[in-house]
Amino acid sequence: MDKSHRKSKKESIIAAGLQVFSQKGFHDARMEEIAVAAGIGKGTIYEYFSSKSQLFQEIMSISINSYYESLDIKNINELPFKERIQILLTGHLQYYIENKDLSRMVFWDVEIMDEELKEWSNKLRKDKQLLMTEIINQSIANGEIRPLNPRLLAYLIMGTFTSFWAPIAIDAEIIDPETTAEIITDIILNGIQP
Amino acid sequence: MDKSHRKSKKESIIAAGLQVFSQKGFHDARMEEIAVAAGIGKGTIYEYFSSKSQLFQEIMSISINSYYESLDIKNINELPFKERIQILLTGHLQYYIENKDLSRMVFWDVEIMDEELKEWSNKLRKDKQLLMTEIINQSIANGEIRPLNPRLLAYLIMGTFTSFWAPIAIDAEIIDPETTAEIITDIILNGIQP
Amino acid sequence: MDKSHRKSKKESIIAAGLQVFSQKGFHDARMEEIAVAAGIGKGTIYEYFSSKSQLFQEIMSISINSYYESLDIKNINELPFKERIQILLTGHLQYYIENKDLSRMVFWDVEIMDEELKEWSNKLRKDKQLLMTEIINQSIANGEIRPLNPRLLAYLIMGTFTSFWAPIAIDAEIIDPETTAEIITDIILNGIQP
Amino acid sequence: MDKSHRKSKKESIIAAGLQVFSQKGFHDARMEEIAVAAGIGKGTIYEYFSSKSQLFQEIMSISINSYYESLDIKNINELPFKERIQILLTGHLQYYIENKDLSRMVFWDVEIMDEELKEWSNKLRKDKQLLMTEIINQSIANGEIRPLNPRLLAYLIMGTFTSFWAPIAIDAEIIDPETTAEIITDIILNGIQP
DNA sequence: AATGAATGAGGATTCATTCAT
DNA sequence: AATGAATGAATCCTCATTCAT
Repeated sequence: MDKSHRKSKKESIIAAGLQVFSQKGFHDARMEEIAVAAGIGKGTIYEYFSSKSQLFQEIMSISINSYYESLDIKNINELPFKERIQILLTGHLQYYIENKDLSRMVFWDVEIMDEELKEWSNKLRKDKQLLMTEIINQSIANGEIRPLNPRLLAYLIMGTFTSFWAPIAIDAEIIDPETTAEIITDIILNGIQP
Repeated sequence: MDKSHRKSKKESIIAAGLQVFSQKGFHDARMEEIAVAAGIGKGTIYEYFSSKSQLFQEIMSISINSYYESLDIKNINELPFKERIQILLTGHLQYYIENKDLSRMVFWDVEIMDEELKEWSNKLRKDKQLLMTEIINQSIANGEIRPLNPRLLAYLIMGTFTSFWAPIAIDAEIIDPETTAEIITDIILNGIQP
Repeated sequence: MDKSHRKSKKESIIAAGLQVFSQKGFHDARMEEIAVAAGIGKGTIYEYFSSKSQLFQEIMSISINSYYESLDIKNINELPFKERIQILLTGHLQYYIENKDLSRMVFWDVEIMDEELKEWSNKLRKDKQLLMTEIINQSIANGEIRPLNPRLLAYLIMGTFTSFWAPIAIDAEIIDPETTAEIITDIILNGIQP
Repeated sequence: MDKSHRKSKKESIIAAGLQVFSQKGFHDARMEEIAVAAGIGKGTIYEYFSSKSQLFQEIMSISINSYYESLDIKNINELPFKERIQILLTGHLQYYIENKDLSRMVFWDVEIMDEELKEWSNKLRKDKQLLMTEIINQSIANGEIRPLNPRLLAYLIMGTFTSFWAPIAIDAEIIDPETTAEIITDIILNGIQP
């Protein structure tokens, strides 16, 4: 029997956990429910994960990595600032659309249990922040954008990114990532003055 | 027994709940702990609130109202767009600074229990969104700002507002609300092109 | 309502625990069963004891103390050796008869959980051993008994004490403590030679 | 596959069980741990033993038999009483010294699971008791020892035997079986009067 | 009105045992 | 015969809620 054709048991637990955790949140998710969703017995989860906490942590880790991978920012550095923002935002919106439930956990679940996971999550946020700040600094140096507080601009850009989650994931608003990214980038670049 | 006594008891429960909920989150907060923090017996909470959920909901409601009141947006409508944004953002940042723990609950806790509360919270968000959209529409009509998708601009502005929470509440960054709001408003108005 | 007339709740839990633990042993005893035996709810036990382990430990402690108190060895020091042994053995046998289930826990349950409790139980055993050794040393000094290894004599005497548990508690042998103690003491004093 | 291979596998399970059971006691011993100690798979134990209980029982049976065999009481009947007691006690002490962990199980673990095993263990105890009583009766008949309650003397002797377990197995006291047996026998024979 | 002792539903986790390979 | 992945019954413990005082 070809195992590769069937989801490995660990993978199906992760998939089930992803679904249940992102729908119910960490506390209201029941291990039993995850097991049922994975089509396995309760005890089997503990063959692959030592605890509910650890399962959640691993799922978070995978999810966040999947987000970064989805951005696919290989040679983004060579592009002009405008393109960069546009590409990043497009990817971000795409990710929201494709991972409605998941993205809640990834971008909004602050009430995480483990101190360790909390720190890790904060570090990730700061890293993202730093990356954006760097991009901005480069572009200021390039003369692409006018001199301004890079940290504050980074907040503006990343806050804008984040703000799309609720309309997409909760209100099920239909958004075209490409067009939306274009418009937002235009506003950021040119402002809103007539 | 006069009413002021009774009122103060309910208020002290709310104050205690505010403190405990915002520090530990809904799930990790214990009714006992809230009672102790309020200096009353466990059972007494149930004289004033029918359940943990309802207590949380009421506290959320109060907190969000306190936020709106803190913005003090009475005659904001008569001001030019720039001032409006600046005032709103200043107030918002001020609120973060003065209510670090609380603001997490108010702006970030999505993992709320009751379906009812969830809907209410979503409605609030949409109202805010709508309010901002309206302001934008007015200002476009006024000619204060150029014609652009008001919904997307609203996302940009409100996302920017929200993005300051983590640095202030988690990273304890020191931010001057006034100056910060000025810079951000300038970017929104004029863009970042050289 | 006069509380003193009713067993305090804690006492009834201890009594119930005593019964269940001594019948089933620590591992096979169920908290629920103890609660039922105490005529209370499961959760109530945890109002008085932090865990199953701690409940067991406290019961052991009480039981062993009750044994020592039952011996009532106040002014035993002034009696001749023969009387002392006889009185101690009589008391010991009496205790077995009156506390069949309990005595198993007190004298035989080696498979105890907590390292702490184990150490405490071992210390008690050694103390008993020491006490007996001292009595023997005194009596040798008195010339009441001939010079011999006091440690080994202590083992003999205390082993003899212990050996009555199984016949009394398990086989339900009927034994008259007074007469039995007399006979045993006679053997110890005079030996078995014709 | 020859039988010697199979036999060695069963033996290695027994050896592993012996080790784990005597170190941790029945309840805290894990089948997995026994399997690992035996160098085999968990499931394999069930090829040779129907359950944890049955494995324990078989190990107990073997252990107790090994104890009796270790006493090597072939033609002990022809010896005088003094020698018999001395030889039995020497062997007993020797067994304690050589089987510190095991002897706990064999002589002290009352908290056994199966009713069946409990009965078997009790029967063994009574048999030992009876054997000793018989020896005593013979010796009284012989005129080797004076007439006295044989049952009580048996308790004294066997209790003395048992009392050495704790000092040897727990306190790691160093004891010379031969000398110790001699002294104890002397006390039993001649008493402790000056 | 206020209390806190009592409750028991609910849930994470363990581990002996099974069974497909 | 040997295995170990899978299972789910069993159990401790928590904590929101109740209610007698």
